[in-house]
Amino acid sequence: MLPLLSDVNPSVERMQWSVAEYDLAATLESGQAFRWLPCSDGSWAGVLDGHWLRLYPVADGLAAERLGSRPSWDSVAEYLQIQMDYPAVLASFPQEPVMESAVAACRGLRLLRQPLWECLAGFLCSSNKQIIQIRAMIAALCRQFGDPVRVPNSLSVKQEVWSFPGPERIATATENELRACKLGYRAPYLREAARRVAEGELDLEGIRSLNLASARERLQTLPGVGPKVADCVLLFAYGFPRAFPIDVWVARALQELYFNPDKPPTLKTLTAFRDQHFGPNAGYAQQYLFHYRRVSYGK
DNA sequence: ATCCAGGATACCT
DNA sequence: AGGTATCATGGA
Repeated sequence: MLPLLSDVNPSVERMQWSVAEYDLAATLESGQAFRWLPCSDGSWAGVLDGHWLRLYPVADGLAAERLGSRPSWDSVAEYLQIQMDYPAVLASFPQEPVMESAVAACRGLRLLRQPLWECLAGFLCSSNKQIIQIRAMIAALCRQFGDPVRVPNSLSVKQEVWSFPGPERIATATENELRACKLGYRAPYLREAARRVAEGELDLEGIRSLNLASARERLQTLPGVGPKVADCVLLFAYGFPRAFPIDVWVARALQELYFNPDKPPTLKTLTAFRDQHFGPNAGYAQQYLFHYRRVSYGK
């Protein structure tokens, strides 16, 4: 039986959402996701659920284009967190000059809700790396182990696109193959983490129902996953609103804005402060501090 | 060349 | 418990 023409050559479908205060560029560039590529027309091209997707900022919100019927528009809206109550999150921040300045500097910055494994693997590779290098590592992993993703025939610049490889695929890669993707000492960590997820030793979906402390504990049983990486996954993929990764930039921001700028506080001090100061949406506040420190007076 | 990067780990006091 | 060397790679 011949396949339907629409399956062989699916057409581009478009959807639009009305949403206020959504800075798509800041959101996709702010170091929470590593796979979005900027296009010359201001849109962003990427892959969701194994399928090509393009995102546009438009006058009163966001628009998206897909090829055929996937990814589902529901999954796109979930990924972008279009329905979340953004003003309520900002209102929950501490009423203080620091957070007011941070929000003023990057209003419209949002948190995504990413697929679990992709987010975990990405941040497992992120340790002691610059964002630009993390992007390169992830791109190499997808090119080596992902499946080819169909893109519209109409694309002027034919770009090759691959899906993000699942844990089953990463687990069967050799350590040297992973090192060839510039993972360095992270290669055996990622391979072992993939194996444990693929074989069901760690149930990523099951972590959704845990409280924050238990979820941290479970993720940190994986090699290469410590407190910072775990909180990135818990915030950017699971959506735990109080997860609050402290990396070098956030530590710098906390020190300069809340502590003695000349004497670095211990990580324990920063952790205690984080847990009592930023309220029910501390993770969101963290993303503002991170971006604020990087764009306004960082290097 | 030297320092550092969305850190984690093993190994020390 | 709390500091420190080390890890692989490449940007600034």
